[in-house]
Amino acid sequence: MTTLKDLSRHLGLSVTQVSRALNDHSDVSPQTKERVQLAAKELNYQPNIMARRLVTGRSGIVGLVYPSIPEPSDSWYFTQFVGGLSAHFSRLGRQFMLHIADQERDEIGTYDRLIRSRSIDGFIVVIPEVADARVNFLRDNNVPFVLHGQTMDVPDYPFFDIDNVAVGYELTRHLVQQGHKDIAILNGPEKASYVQRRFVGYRRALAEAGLRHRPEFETSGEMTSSVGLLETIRLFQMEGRRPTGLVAGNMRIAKGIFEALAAMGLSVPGDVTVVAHDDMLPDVGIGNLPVPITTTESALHESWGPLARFLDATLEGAPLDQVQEIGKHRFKDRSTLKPLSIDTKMPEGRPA
Amino acid sequence: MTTLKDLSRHLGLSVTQVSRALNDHSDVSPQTKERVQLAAKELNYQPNIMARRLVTGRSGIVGLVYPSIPEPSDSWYFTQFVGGLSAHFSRLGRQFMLHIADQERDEIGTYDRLIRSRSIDGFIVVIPEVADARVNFLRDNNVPFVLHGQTMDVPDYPFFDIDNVAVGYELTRHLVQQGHKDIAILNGPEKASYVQRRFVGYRRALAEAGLRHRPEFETSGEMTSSVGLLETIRLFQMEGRRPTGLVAGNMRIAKGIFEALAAMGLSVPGDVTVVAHDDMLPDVGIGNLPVPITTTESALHESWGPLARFLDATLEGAPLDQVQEIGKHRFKDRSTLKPLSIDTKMPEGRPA
DNA sequence: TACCTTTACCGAAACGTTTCGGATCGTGCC
DNA sequence: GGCACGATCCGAAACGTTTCGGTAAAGGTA
Repeated sequence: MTTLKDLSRHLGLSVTQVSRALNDHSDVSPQTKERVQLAAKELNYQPNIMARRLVTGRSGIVGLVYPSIPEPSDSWYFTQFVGGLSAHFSRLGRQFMLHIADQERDEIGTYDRLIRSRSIDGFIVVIPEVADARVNFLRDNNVPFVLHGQTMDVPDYPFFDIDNVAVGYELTRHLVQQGHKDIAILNGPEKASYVQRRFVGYRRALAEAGLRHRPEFETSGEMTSSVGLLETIRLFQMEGRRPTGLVAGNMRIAKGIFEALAAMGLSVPGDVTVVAHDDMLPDVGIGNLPVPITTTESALHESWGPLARFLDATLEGAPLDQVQEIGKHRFKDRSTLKPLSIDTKMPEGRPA
Repeated sequence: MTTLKDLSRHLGLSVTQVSRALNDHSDVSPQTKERVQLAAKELNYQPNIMARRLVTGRSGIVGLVYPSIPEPSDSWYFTQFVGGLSAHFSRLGRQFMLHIADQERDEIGTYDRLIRSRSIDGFIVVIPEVADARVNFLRDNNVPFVLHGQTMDVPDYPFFDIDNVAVGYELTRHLVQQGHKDIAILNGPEKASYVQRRFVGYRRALAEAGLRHRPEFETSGEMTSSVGLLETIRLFQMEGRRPTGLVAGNMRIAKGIFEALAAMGLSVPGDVTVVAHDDMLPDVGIGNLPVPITTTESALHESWGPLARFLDATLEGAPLDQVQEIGKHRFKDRSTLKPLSIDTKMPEGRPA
């Protein structure tokens, strides 16, 4: 294995100059730089990362801690973000370490060990909770990180998010404008920050229209079609008024809603109007629903690029305003579309 | 951050002794060991991994190179192995690095860079091809690795695999024993080693029964239900004899087969008998088929533990015979089961 | 007493890089 | 001629650990 010393001998230069030449420092002549680069390529020189890390005190590695072995139902999401982030970091010349926390140890403990052994320069943190312990811990310890989403307070850290208040607001307002008075929302996990933000938007749209806010019309749960199905049935079997408009947290929930409504003999959009947020995950899309519905649309896979870039930039010392962004989402009004007569179900794989 | 030097000052010992005490070397007295351990805990000492790695020349990191961003259809498999491996390595105290190769650079080049920058001590290699370039490269360069599967030649490297020849053989023989003369096999990607091994078993069972081997009854392709569907239709629209028994490479292909047969108005097991290998992935199981079928069964998620252990052991210098294993699979004869009258389709997520 | 072995310890080198502080040399300016 | 200055370069220290070779004291043996 060639080292800097080998190169310096071979070139008749000092180790110092070779190092500076390779790192493109200012006080080395252009000719020397070129000579060195050439020799480095010729001798197939690869810097010993460990040595570099020891002296710079940084590992070059970024990481993500996932709390447990992913549930099968999280498979799409997990593949998306692990694949996406890993690929983007490879492209940026960084190494991406995935750490699945032991169920034994607590998650914060895992962060703590990774930080104190100096294995990881910075983290990607996903699915923030309303008051997120990881965010607080990393911030308190001055560890660089980028959040996919935001906590509920003013974000004083790098993040990439979409405007989830607007998502809740726009979907609800669309139902209001169609004349619905009783609108329920089937949201995601209660603790998740994006869920609470969508609740905020939902309530704002109701208040703006002078409609009464009924807490029992707000539901939370896993983002699966089975939960969507069960919650829909619960909503329609409750005492009191029944909703005529439903806001679904994602397309899986929407799918469950459709199954429940079909089972109860209710038609869409005759009896009930359904709207949803669409993350554009590949498992359930508009084409998998029996009727097209109005959605807010924002591809999850468009987050990984910004997240990787922001973490990289943060580690390079970029100021905060360059590493915070609210991504755009699109509002897709499909309220005038008629249901298609043919089955547009997609096969789950790419065709041969 | 406390260092060895801090500890040695604090204890009135040399850095050498402190290091040896913490690493449980022989020439340090039990009392001193205890004192040192205690002080280390008290001062919250964490060894600087980079320094250790620099001097030992090893990174402690194991890695896996995936050729591209995973296709949505590979999502289950990808989640399984990334989640499983990562969790197992965390438990073994090793760090797991996922590297998704840029489409630009070739895969071998990625391995080369990772090795020469000494970032990674050993690799997990998945989905080996018949003559696998990665295996040859790693072996030639004396880089520790463990293969999930085997190449076609005698394996002189650590691996964990199931007996895919037996899988092909047992499934085919089962059809033979039921009296089928025309048996086709819908297998996975042609280059994959496990696919060729199953072909071998298939041919062996045919030969043993004195049945003619028809090359046109062997098909290869992606392991998706759409490919299963298309290939089945192709098989039944060919000139010449039609198969009455079908061996499916996995449960997705089996699902596609069922769709095709239903579309062609053929009944199972009346007109055609279907058998399959079941990796026990969570997306398609026996319950998702209209009729129970006979399978060879072997849970993919049981591979990650052995693979992680074997790589760890290999890095610790274990001899070859301790890091090679053919996992057990089970033969599930369901040929006498009647189809269930109720729909046993499972929801895709865990219930709330 | 003289010698050897065992036990417990230590100093210093080594790993390969970055970087601090300084050295050298030619050039232009007064 | 003297001086300052920019452009290049270099030696040596530093990062924190492991490990090689050696040493001193204690104990055993002849």
